[in-house]
Amino acid sequence: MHSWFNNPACLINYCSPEWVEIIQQRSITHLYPKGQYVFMEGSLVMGAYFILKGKVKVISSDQTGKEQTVRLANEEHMLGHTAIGLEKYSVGAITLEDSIICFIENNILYEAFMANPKFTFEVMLFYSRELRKSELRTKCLALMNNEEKVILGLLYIADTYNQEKTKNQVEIILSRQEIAQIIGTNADQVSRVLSSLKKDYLIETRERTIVIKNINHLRSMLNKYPFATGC
Amino acid sequence: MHSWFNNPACLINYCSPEWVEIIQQRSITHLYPKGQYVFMEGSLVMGAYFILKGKVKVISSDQTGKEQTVRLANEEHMLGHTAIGLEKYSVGAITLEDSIICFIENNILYEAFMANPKFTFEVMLFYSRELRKSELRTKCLALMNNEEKVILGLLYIADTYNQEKTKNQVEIILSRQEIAQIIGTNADQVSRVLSSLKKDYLIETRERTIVIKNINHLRSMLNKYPFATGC
DNA sequence: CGTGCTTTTGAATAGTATCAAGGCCGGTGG
DNA sequence: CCACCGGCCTTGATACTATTCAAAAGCACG
Repeated sequence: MHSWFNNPACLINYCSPEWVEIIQQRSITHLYPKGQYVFMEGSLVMGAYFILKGKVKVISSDQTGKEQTVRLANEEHMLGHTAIGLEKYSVGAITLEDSIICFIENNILYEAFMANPKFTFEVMLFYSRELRKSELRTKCLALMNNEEKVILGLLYIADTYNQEKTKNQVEIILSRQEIAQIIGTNADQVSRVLSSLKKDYLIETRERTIVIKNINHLRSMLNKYPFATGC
Repeated sequence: MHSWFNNPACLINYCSPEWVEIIQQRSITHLYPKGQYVFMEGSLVMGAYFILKGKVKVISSDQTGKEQTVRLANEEHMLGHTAIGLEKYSVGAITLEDSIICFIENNILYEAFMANPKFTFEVMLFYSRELRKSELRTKCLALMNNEEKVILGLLYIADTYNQEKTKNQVEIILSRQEIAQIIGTNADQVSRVLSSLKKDYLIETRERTIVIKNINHLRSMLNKYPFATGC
């Protein structure tokens, strides 16, 4: 198996070696600086994006401009894919740090799908995982109170963006408002809950960086919701 | 293209005629009476289900037994698919009316995927649509107040289960509690909102059947959320 | 004609969102 | 070097919304 731009987790690696070659030649890879749009809500769908390196948030805004983050994406993800078969993107994507992202046009992607059943199958599995996560998230947000939501959000961020999954201590660099948009509340509420967690010595805040001291203890605070694992 | 058990919308029809034949021979089709489990949360994953006829709700319950409906499924849907690659179902499925459902074992399904790229592709598109809908739902439920959520729920039910999409009047047979579980609140709140809508002559209730008199007017009440269409 | 379930509605309670003021920090320019 | 500015964070007070509980009415069923 080829390793696409040194990212073995990239789904494109499920294509045959010849097709990996074809896609490498016929795709466009860009460096997107932190905070930049990869694609915007409402713009025309031309293809799909594969994250080779970096972190991205998938957002959706209402008329008043209020943003809701519907998903966090890392190196194992593809983007813009929920729009396949649609004319316009129903969501937008913004980088959370400098990211290298590969763009593939729809017709090339379609040819690759038809020629590589395993690739298509793995993309389908990726979808199914994301759908399950999304459904569980919907359920969690419906049942939880604010404190529980914030904890869920911290765990979600840590799970998506923490390299060393076994560590009990994790740093989070998102702002209060970005966290609020993930869990569907506002920055004030997040701040309150974080203050409360600080009093219990479960987290520390150092210059806007949130340090989770004991991630396992946070997890145990949600064990009323056994399904929350993997949201 | 073959028509699988007189359901042209069934995704299996994207397989080659030979494979439709193979699947028909090697799958199991059952009639599930109303209110019966198709599969239960936590049970072992053996394969996937295709709805040939009927309506199903996909649910997920917490420790206290409180149920949350994560998705409504009709004749165009497959079920149990979000569990592909997992050991146990993260959700359960219950019929909302008498339904004919076809079960296909994992290994046969996998063979079919490898042999029929178009089938795999269409299943992938199905996933992508459901994921987009799920993400939009998450966003809606995060931003809306109770009245708006109830309206969204009514429209969601109407869109999923109403045959004649062009009609302005739709009947809904679900109970208050079932509606509440779809939008993440309780039966009391649904009842309040329905009473309020009745006062405005937007709906009628006849023996527990909710009759939407003017679905377009209900839609317009959510046009603060343009993305709500297709939740 | 009861019995049990769902629906409806009011009142009390709990929880959440909003607003506003002040603090902290980094960056900019005098 | 210091004063100022703007952004983000924190926290209290307040208003609002949603949840819960309870009671009564309506309907379905045997």
